[in-house]
Amino acid sequence: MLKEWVRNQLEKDSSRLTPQREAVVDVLIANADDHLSAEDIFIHTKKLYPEIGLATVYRNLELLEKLNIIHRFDYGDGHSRYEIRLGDDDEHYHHHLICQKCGSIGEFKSDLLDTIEKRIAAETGFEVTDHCLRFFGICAQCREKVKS
Amino acid sequence: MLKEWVRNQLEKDSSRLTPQREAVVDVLIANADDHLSAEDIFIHTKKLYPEIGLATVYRNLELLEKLNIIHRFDYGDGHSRYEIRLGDDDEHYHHHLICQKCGSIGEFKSDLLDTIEKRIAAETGFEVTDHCLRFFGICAQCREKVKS
DNA sequence: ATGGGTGCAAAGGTTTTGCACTCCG
DNA sequence: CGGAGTGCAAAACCTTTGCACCCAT
Repeated sequence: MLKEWVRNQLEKDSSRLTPQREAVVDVLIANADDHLSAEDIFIHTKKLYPEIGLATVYRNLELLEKLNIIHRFDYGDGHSRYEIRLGDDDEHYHHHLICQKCGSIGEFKSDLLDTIEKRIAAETGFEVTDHCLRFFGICAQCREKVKS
Repeated sequence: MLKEWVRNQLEKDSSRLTPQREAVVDVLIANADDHLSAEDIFIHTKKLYPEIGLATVYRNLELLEKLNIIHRFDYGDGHSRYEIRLGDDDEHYHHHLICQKCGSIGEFKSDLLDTIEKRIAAETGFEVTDHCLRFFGICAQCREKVKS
């Protein structure tokens, strides 16, 4: 189970799964598809653990990121967003579709980048360990609205 | 010539190529391959025009971005970076190789993404207008150093 | 005189840090 | 006890805004 895995990862680092930490993890699991910001996570977590402070949320997100439990990314809109890592390998192949009209974030899976990464290594000597691919455009819903 | 094109773009927007603005553009042209941050640009521009203020640099970068003269991107390291647009279409196909050891930013050209973008449109209805692809890893120089 | 442009200082928003305190092993 | 974890407030950080002033047309 996902939470057991999280607990194990924490224990390996001699960190505990405190109530606050658990609340943050619960929020991340419950919103696994939603790309929450730190503020969003703070607000949600407050429902489960009202006394929690924003700094604690940030410190826990930092720790969870360090332990590779969550993934953090930036859209250049001023704040980071966080997503729990589910399948590991899967992670590497899932990209984001960011709608410039409504701001929604969809996903798309593809392993086509493997080809590029091999070419980069062969042609430039740069060893790729990770990537970040985001597509910008108009989502299906917004395109529908424009038509009507 | 590049600067004439810039001047034209500005005039179309009824904006002037002021000395400050020109200094910023000169810096961007001289460092076309360097992915400078706003602060970097400010420091460089000060050499050409010592009285310039940081706010002016930001305002000009904002304007230049609006007019599609420069491209702005975020590496999630806390600050934006800027790059002058040279070949337009070329732009779409050039990606960044970010070294996690030394922080250097290389480039790699590839149009392989066209295939993915067509599949996205076909499979999800999301219309892609732009993308951002960054690779993280270890650059050739740093790999060389580790060996020795 | 009118609108664009500027410098400075102040404000803005997100994230980090310092510090005293608590809790569990 | 000792290290990990916490809440609060203050600080840090990059970026934007307000405002008075300047310059060219």
